[in-house]
Amino acid sequence: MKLTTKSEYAILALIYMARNNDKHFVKIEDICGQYNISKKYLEHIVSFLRKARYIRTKRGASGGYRLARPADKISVAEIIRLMDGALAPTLAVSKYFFEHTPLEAERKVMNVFKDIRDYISEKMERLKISDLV
Amino acid sequence: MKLTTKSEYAILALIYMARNNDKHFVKIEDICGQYNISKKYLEHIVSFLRKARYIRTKRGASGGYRLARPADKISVAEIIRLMDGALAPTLAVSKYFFEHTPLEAERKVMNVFKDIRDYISEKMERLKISDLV
DNA sequence: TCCTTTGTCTACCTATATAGTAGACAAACA
DNA sequence: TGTTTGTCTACTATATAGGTAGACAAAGGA
Repeated sequence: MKLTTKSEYAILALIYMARNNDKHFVKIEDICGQYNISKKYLEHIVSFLRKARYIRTKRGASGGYRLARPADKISVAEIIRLMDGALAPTLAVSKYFFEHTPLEAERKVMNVFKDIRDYISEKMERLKISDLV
Repeated sequence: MKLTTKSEYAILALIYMARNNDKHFVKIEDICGQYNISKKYLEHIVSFLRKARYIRTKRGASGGYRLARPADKISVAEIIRLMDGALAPTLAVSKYFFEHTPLEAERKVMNVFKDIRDYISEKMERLKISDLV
């Protein structure tokens, strides 16, 4: 039931950028220094965020990363779905990543899992990066 | 955020046994036939359940599997923890499988994740196999 | 006692995901 | 033109997911 480091690190990087968004482009060294994350690995993760247009980048001296949109317009749900996929406990109850599984034969478990899916996704949908700085 | 087939199949097997517990030992063929699961793989999963004393087995003709305790004494939380580990979205907020992660540096995310952990684990703790037949 | 029917155990396997690392390259900018 | 940043492609090690194969053990019936 747990997230991978991809989601965790992406969320941390976005929080860090949100916190410094007025100032300047933040360097990747600053982010990985702050949280003690491998630099080369974080580059990888941050490139997903750039390709999905959550952040803007600039090269060269005084370059770095910053948010491409206001922090209150980026939900944690989107970031997790981008990095890790489904928020639901099984694909059989996932809205974005639906797939058939044998669990569908048991209605009552399905209902419990749907309830959990709803709780998590509503919560994560409402939760914006701006709520976390 | 999703469970593996180990948890899914274990829960299905237990539901099936609970439903037939008065009658007889159920054969593994019956279970995997019911849900369309690989027999050899299900054997594997079911052996975890036996070693953890959730089910009793009998060999030979008229052998099979049955619950080792009442279905209302087996929670879904235990089964998921046995098969897949933590119910929490990150080990940093897990009670049973705690580990340090960089996320601990951000208090607000931690609180949201703790809330989700509580919701899931209370729900799964209260949910018994007997509720699912 | 032997045969059939079940479960048990050990080992093996393949594909994918996870969590990185290495290094050449591109663009700012001073 | 050199330094400082990010970009891209490739590579790697280890674990996990999801199985399969086959010899073996025990229960029970003929």
